[in-house]
Amino acid sequence: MSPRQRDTDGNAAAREQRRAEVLAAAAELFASRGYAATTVREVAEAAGMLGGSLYYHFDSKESMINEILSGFLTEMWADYDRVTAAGLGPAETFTELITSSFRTLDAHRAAVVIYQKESGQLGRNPRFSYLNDSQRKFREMWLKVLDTGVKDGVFRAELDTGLVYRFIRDTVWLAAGWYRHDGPLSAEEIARQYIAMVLNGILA
Amino acid sequence: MSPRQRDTDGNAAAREQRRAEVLAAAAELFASRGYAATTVREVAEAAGMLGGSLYYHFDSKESMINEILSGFLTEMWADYDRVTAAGLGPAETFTELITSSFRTLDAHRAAVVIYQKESGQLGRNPRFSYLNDSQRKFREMWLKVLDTGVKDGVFRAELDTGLVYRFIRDTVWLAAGWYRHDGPLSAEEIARQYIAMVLNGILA
Amino acid sequence: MSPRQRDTDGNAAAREQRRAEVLAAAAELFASRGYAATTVREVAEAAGMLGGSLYYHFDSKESMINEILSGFLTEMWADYDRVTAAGLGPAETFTELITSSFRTLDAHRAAVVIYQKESGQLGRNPRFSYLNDSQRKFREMWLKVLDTGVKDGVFRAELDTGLVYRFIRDTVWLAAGWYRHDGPLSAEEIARQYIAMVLNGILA
Amino acid sequence: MSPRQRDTDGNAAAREQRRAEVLAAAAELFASRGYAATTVREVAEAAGMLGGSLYYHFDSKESMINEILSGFLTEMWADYDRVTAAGLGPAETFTELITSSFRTLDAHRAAVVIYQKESGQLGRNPRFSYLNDSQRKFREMWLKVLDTGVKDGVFRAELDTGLVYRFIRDTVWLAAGWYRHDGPLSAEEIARQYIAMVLNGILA
DNA sequence: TATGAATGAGCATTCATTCAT
DNA sequence: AATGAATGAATGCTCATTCAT
Repeated sequence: MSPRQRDTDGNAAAREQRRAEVLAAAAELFASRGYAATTVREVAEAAGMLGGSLYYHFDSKESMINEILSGFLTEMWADYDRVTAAGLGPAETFTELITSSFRTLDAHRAAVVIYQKESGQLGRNPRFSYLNDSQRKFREMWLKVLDTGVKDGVFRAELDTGLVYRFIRDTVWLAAGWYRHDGPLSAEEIARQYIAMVLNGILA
Repeated sequence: MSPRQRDTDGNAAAREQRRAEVLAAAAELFASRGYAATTVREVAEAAGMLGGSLYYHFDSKESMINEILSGFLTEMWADYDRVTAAGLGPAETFTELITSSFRTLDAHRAAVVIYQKESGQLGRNPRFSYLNDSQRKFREMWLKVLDTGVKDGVFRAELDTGLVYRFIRDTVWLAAGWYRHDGPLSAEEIARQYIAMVLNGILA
Repeated sequence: MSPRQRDTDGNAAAREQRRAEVLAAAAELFASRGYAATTVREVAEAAGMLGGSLYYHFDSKESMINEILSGFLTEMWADYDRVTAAGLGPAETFTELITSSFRTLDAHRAAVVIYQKESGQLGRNPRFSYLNDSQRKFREMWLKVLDTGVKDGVFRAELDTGLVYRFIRDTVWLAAGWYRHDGPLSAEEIARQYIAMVLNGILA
Repeated sequence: MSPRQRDTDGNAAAREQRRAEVLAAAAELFASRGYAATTVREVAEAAGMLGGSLYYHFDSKESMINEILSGFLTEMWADYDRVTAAGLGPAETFTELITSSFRTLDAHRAAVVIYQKESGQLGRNPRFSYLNDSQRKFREMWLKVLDTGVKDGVFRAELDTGLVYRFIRDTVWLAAGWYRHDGPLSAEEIARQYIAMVLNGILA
């Protein structure tokens, strides 16, 4: 590796890190104030620069939230896919998917909040159609687990699986609103309680 | 009643109705696009008038959302208070409160969505401090039900009631996101399924 | 005079009086808040009607101030013309013109305030060119008095009559800002003090 | 001084100058059209920019007039205070205060016009309470001079000093309406004539 | 005569974005 | 990399004016 090359790498790495810092600041603000209510100047200030400077790193405000959300979804699905590929039974899969969700929440709290708050609005924008795709895939994943569970007699027969799916979809991320990585309850503990509550409610 | 009087009443009623129409249009838009992202011109157009005309009926955009939310909360609490005053046991109170919530949701779908989406942001504004008061009262109401249930041995002893409260708080309104008055599932049916799922999860 | 005719007259008189009431209310508001800062609704409310009703009596807000100012100027000039036609000497004419001014101020306080505050702005509007004409005539009137006085040796020879004219023009109406018809100082008394002060200052 | 430092200074100075240019343009327009009747777009255009750009330099239209007026009053009072602290007799103090006023007028013509036109309206706004304070201080200053002069027998005994004060208050700035720095009459010359006229009128 | 709902142009202000430095 | 002055479209809101009743 030539010095020239090493230098370029150093710059590229520094640049990448600055981007990450800005993105983290943006995610925190988008999560707490909402995307529309957050100004790019606020993001810039939180990242220690001026408004105009942001545009050296990012094309637009939209690019920032796009990067935040797509990064989060990529990791989330990597984890979900690992679970569903494991060939477990319905109850175990249920448990593992919920646990995976809380693991993701722990690693991407701000992104989860943004995802929850802004998905509906952003999904109408073609650029963010992957949000709708993700929703669809999420629905298929859960319906498969739930329907299999009902068919196998593991879950209660009279269950409206469409309703249960919606219930899970709407509740699984809700802890993001108040969860703190260094709070009194660990993500695992919350997952355990969630599972105890909901799984008991649907088991045959 | 003199004709003069009847005339006055007719005008007052017509005016009140126009206000209600505008408010309904505003609620629908605030719910689907978010308060900040909805322009007063959009509200006006939905109500069949021009932007400036809105201000004949309302002081400000803020006044509109204020009227929407305070009206909704007033009705919601009238219903909740009726339930808690009935002196039922924990499980029955649980059931009735959930049922009441879905009844409210049925009558005020848009307001519920707005309440959920915008409470956090609006609550920082002194004018909307009643939103925080409502949250507090909601918390006390549920903790009382849950703690009593645990003490009486009706609910599982190992329940973290603070966590369950948060879960209920965040969950009870979520159906607002997809519920339709004229949809396949009635509010009562959804409430029933919801109760079956969660109540089973927490019963001893 | 037929009853029909009398009736019409009665209506016409009532109508004229309502106009006068509105105009008085408008003058008071224009004087205290400024023409631009006064809304037609405020004028209407002060006259005991609603905004739209004003337009039964007047074409526009501009028409109101026009009527206020032209009425005032007509009376003012009738009085001034009487003085200058009397053939008095410079000092007596000076005294009488000042006295006339304060008499006018007493009768048209609000109009005087408006005239002072708004002339400059309104004068640019062709509709109000008579304001500029009045200014010009006022200037000629005073320069004639002052120049004659200097020529006759009644006023100090080194007087810059252009400057004195401007001084009088700018000061003669100033009491309008604080004068009250029922205040401790009568218009005559104020005129006397004004004359004592300024006439002493310019007499030879 | 390092290049870095010099550069910073240069930017700060350039920025300060741009602000001053905008402020001068605003003052000229506020003076000639009135504060309320002047739009920020007009100010911006006069300063060679677009409406929105003004807000890079100033918080609001109100901030602009605030800066104009408070700057003017600060300088005015520095000059007045110097005069009153000199311990001169009533007639000399009178002369010096009038001269100071015309000096101020020469330096701040537009601000003086604005002060005169808008003080009454703005004074009701708490942010501009200093305008009322200034009025009060001005009154006390002049009454002290006049009352002392009457007591010492320098001014005429029958003088209504309250009336004379009002006259001076309303009069001293009136030349602002027509004074031009490059006009035929210098500020000193106008002050001299003004003093000759009014001082002669009040001397014993 | 008067009402009151509605109009629509105009206003101060905000903010994502650009660009010369 | 970052600055900071400027842009310009869009926003909430005001207000003189209109008009059917």
